[in-house]
Amino acid sequence: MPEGHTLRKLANDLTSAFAGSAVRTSSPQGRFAADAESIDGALVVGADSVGKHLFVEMSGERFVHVHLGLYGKLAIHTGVEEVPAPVGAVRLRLVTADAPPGGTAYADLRGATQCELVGPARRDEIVARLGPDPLRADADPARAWARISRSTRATGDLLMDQEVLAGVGNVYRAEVLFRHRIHPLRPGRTLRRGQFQGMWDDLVVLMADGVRSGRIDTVRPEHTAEATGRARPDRRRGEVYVYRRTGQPCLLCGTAVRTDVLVGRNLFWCPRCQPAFRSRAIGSAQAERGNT
DNA sequence: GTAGCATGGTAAG
DNA sequence: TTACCCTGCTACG
Repeated sequence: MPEGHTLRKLANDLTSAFAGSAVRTSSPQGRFAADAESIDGALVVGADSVGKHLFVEMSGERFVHVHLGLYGKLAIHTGVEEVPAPVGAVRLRLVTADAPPGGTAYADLRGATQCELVGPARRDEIVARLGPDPLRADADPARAWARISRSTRATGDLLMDQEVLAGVGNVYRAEVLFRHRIHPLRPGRTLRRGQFQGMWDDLVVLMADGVRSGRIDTVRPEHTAEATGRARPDRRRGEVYVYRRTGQPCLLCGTAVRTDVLVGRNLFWCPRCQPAFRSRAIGSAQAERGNT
């Protein structure tokens, strides 16, 4: 589930498993072969994520820049006695060079949209294109608000624009809009600052939870299946209000959850809890913010 | 068994 | 707008 929380967790786990160790690098699939060879034997300094981008820093100011895309995976294994033969299209494999006290660690990258070796300047360029990331302590939500509050684009579109907000994907988008009762098509400029701030603060908490649990749970304690006695179809997956629940009853009001496509991605919302924004109210929302 | 879709983003057309 | 990365799950037969 590669939204921002997944990448942050991977960065944390990579750092735990590899920081300070020399690694053997290879590209069994071949597409990263030349770059893998050029960093073979290097020391892993650490890993970090910004939005959905992952950077593994190697000694000599070299960074492996990874973007998992829709279905990329990075599997990290620690404390293994023997490293198995690669299965499937492994773009990049990292293996600790000299077995540390905890045993050998290895990581396999598959299906990623992007895996490239970059320098600090290129890394900074990539990061500079991204909006504030709710998972980063240094994030400045005012940067996102400056864009959103001036935009006629739909709030649902803006929330997933990585230049506006980094790390939010389709699940967090649908869920945070529901939790704040905002219709996904509502124009960004009609939001009140407090509404944006409420969503931002919520994302900070929800996504940090996601890093800990490794999944997306957004249902408030009082609305969970456990609290309400509802049956839960799939308890391996996180509990959500509207994401991929088309036609099913809203957990709050029972109205059928709706879906539509916006900029090529699926939207999910409850038409009753997230009523369509009436243009009549635009004037008052702007007046409230002191806009002209 | 297998077709189709999905938590994403880029580049080509 | 479409192809692509080429995984992994689900729905369907």
